[in-house]
Amino acid sequence: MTTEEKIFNAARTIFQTKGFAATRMQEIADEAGINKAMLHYCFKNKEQLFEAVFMNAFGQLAPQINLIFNSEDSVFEKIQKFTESYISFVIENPFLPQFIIQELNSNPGFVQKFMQNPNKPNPQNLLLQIEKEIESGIIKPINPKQLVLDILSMTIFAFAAPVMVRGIIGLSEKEFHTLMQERKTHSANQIINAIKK
Amino acid sequence: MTTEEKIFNAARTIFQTKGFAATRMQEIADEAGINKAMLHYCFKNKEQLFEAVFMNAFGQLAPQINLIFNSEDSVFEKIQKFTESYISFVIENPFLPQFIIQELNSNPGFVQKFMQNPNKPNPQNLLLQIEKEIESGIIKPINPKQLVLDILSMTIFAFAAPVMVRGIIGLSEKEFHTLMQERKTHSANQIINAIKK
DNA sequence: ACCTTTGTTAACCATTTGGTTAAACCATAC
DNA sequence: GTATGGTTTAACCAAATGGTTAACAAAGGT
Repeated sequence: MTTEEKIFNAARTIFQTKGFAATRMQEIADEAGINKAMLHYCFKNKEQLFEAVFMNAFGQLAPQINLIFNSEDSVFEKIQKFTESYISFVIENPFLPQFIIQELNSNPGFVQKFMQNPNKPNPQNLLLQIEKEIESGIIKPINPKQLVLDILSMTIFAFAAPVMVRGIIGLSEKEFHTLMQERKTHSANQIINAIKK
Repeated sequence: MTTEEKIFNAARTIFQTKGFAATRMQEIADEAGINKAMLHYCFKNKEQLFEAVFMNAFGQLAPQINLIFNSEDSVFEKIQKFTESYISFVIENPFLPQFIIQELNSNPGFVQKFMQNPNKPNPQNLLLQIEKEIESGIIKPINPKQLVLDILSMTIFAFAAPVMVRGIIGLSEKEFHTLMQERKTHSANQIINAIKK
């Protein structure tokens, strides 16, 4: 592993758990097992190091979302595939959703970069497809944007607010994990049951 | 307005938009229009000032959740009342959910205080009630904890990740607001449609 | 009037923090 | 071997930051 990779991995660990503002460059250096000056030798400054981490995280999540949104499947199949693959992925990368959401909420500068990113999840096709399936009587008449928001909510929320969810429902780490495994199919079933005629 | 109130309001504004780590005491003093020393005259330090703001925010949200969770209504009625009153409330206080979630995620110290708070949302009664209504054939057989998580997800997510939601679906501030108004009834309808026999 | 308590401020302080510098290290090419 | 280039470090620096101090003003009680 190159020094740059060591730094990047250390930065990802710290940034994702603490956020940009609470992260100290010294802490990243310690985690990477190198001198603080090396950080600035490999990455210009804190902002740029953070941006590398953020864009990498974002780049992992976004493409697989679009892949499903823009496939040839029916809406029902898309919902099933999305919940299945998204939840599977974030179980392996549990800090990603809260990291992206938190920094997007608190760092207006990143919003622009997010909006301009060509990989940004784009539900345009899905929205049109939902309208069509409503017209052809497959789906109950609802606001397509609400449905897209339902899909995002049902899959992402538990990973955006894990501490709150575990605290309210009363779950150990293991129980939470089990609930998330079950959630891959549960959330798709719920959404489809709600909209199918 | 007393000086303490001025400080508290200023602190709430800054903390809720920037989070604990990114907030500067000087900024709070400026916003309150007073000297920085006054902060420490009225509140011991940054942590205690933050805790006052956090607990106040939490204390506004939690009781109304429990009120509904523990009423005499049926599960369907509870779902309708919860989405209606929760979304109405957070439309007026849009920073509350992301603030509480973010700090709960990143500040392990607050998790304990959250867990011990007597007002903590407690879905125990609701979970038992869901089981009963499943047995009596009103609700389809599902994991009651999944249903509670569904309710929380459908109502809270959009307010926990507003920037992301607006960015992905492509909504102006006004359109987002309209979607949230509609969501009071939409999310309840979706959940109930999914579980009713 | 005089003293005590409370509220408020400017100036100050110690520490932390992101970032820099100049020297040392070390592999490779000559 | 030693010159050369990138790599790594200890020491350092200026600015920012949370917090303190001592003086001052306002209000209240006697």
